[in-house]
Amino acid sequence: MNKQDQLNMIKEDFINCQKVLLAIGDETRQAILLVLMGTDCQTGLRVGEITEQTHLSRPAVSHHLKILRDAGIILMRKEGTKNFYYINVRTELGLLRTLVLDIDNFLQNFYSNDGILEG
Amino acid sequence: MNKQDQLNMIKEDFINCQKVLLAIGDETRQAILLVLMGTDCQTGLRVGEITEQTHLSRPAVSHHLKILRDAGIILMRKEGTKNFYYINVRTELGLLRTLVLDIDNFLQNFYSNDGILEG
DNA sequence: TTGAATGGTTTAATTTAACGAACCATATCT
DNA sequence: AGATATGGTTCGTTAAATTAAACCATTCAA
Repeated sequence: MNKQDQLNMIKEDFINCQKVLLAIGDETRQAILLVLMGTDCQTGLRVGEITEQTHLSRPAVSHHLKILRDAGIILMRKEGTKNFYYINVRTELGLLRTLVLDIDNFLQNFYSNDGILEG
Repeated sequence: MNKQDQLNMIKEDFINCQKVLLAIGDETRQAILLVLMGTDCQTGLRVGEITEQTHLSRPAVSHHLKILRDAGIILMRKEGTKNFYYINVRTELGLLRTLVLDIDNFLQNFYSNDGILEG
């Protein structure tokens, strides 16, 4: 694969994980993720329970949960009026791994000291 | 390593790559990175040259370059009044890889169907 | 030493994101 | 149906990020 192909791939990677990057770049959402990861198994947590463990209002939590959900990082299960949120085991963070790996590859191929090939 | 230890590790990871996440989460900065990666070898590009390849003003480019530099993703070399910017081969994107790997590990240990251990 | 080139920074305006009060929708229970 | 619990959404406000004009600092050439 030549240089331009790799660059296009990285460009695609950026597009694919755009939502994920914005979602986990926010410290509040990182805190929410850690709260969710701290719960036993996959039963998930209700919005109210998450709110209690943060300094935020319920609407704010709801807002951040939506962003995390749109990014494919968490999932929701309805149960009556209760909504349980939990980490998506098949999380879209894999897209991030792809991005990082592709960049690593690129740098190794075209920026390493022992072999500048030029595309 | 138990569950809480892993959670603390992920918490650290988030702190460590906070700047990186914010830096590459912005589409404009992604475009700048792609421009830098597209240049032949490591001579780097001047601010003026980067400006020409974007829709931005020079101050805006300068602003974004500073953010990318603070995050350890790019480096600068001065040559007279000219400043050359280039990708940091030892880029701090490695911190991102660590984060993703740690989360993957965590999910595999505590959220996989075949073995919920509880910490 | 003047003039031109290069690019950081400051400032002010615009855009975008985050936030909570108030509100609305839905489900459950009596 | 009425009352309660739960949580999405709307709306106006506040906070933060992005942007370009204007400005300042440094280097080099004539």
